[in-house]
Amino acid sequence: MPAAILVVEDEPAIQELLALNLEHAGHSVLRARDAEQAAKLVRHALPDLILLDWMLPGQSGAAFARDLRRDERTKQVPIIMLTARGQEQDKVAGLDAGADDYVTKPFSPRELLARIKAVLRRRAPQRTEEPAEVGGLRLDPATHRVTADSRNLELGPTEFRLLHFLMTHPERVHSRAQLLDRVWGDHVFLEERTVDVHIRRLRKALEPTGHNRLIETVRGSGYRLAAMPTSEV
Amino acid sequence: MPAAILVVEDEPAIQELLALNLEHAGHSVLRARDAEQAAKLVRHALPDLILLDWMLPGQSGAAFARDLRRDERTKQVPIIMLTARGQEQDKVAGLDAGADDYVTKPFSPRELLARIKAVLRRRAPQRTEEPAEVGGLRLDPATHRVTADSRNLELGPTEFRLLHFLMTHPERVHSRAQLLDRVWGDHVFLEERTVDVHIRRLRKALEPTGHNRLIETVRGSGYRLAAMPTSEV
DNA sequence: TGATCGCGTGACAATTTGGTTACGGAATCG
DNA sequence: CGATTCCGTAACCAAATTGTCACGCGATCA
Repeated sequence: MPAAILVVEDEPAIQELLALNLEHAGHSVLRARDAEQAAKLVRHALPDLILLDWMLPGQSGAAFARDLRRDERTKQVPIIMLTARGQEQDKVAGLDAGADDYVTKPFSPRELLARIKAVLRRRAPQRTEEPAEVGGLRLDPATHRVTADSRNLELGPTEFRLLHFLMTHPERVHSRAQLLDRVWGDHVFLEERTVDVHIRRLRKALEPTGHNRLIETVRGSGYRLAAMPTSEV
Repeated sequence: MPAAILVVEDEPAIQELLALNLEHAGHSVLRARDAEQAAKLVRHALPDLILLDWMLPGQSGAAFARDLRRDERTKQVPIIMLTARGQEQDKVAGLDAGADDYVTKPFSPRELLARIKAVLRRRAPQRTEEPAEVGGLRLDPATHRVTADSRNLELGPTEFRLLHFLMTHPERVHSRAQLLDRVWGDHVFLEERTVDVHIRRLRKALEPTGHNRLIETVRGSGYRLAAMPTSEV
């Protein structure tokens, strides 16, 4: 599983070594030389994982880690600390500061990659999301099931995500651009009409349950999931 | 979370130090001076975790770890290795041999306890020895038997554990990565497709009993064991 | 009223994803 | 040790999914 990894390391040679190893394993790498640079990058785009040198010029790695943990948006990003060999207190302090793991320098590429993989996996299932319920519909992320009056619906992955988003933000008009951002991810470049097609597919899937009319079109603006469908006439 | 921890360490002073720390943290401690003693203890009663010195008289810690990983019953018991400071290859070899983590001597009690806690937390919910029953299926960990309507199923070790995990976590979608973690152990590095093949083998084994369709594919997400198979559309 | 615009709809080709089989190697069993 | 089972991976195939388009219809507006 390729991931976006931010490497925060002031020593150019080590940074390069890290980047090479990570890229060779298929990850994409962002680099920063100090906490300040790193903070800027993080603000711009959340990485999947941060490799953080303990000894940094300026703000220390530990302080930076603490900052990250304090910020609501970066709270969840796993951190692996790089410490000098045998700095025992550092390790403890690092774990205290919120690091998920640490690797000692000089590091073995294999171990580094192993730990990265382990941390990423451990993080993955942590989002325990609650089932959503709107109208007669029920969607459970954990079981990945959608039921309408005890009837089971079959949805493709995208339709599932789309419906999930709508159900967690009901009664509100979402533009096509917003939906592309929130459901597909803000890095994709797709035609806005694509949304129409998926809305159509969703409606079609809902149809046999009688819960169509749930997704309403707001002409000129976008779509909305109505908790209580507008009665006709 | 008090746990039963087996400490394998030949140096009496260190063993004592470890035991004191662990007991002070509420764990119960079993002690062994070498691999042979340890093997005997493990056979008698499975510990929740093994603290294993790398340098042991007689059989080395690495060899012992490998043995543990080979044995079906001890395969899942997490191992934390104790290595001398700075023995970098040892660490890698230890992880290869199946260790879940390592701690370098001299160790900080705080770090040790933190790592133990982390490893235990990762492993926690999979410790049931109760027979599981889902659909018409029954799986008994004690007798290592799987029966479907009084028909007996022949499963390989991996398929058995896979089915066991699914049956103890039914209705929930598990990604391939999650399954690798929970069924194989998070120290292994396998292709995700491997899961597919084992799922296939499981389904095949289930087939003659009529209890196929029990394991459902959730496209784009993973697999799920359905308590009540989805009625056809 | 004619021109546009917005959206529903069905079709399509390309891409993903999962199912299935085959195979070599390791481990296990007689 | 031979035979056999078990396992992980690669390769190939079938099916599902996806993003786009073209077409048509009703609404909107000048």
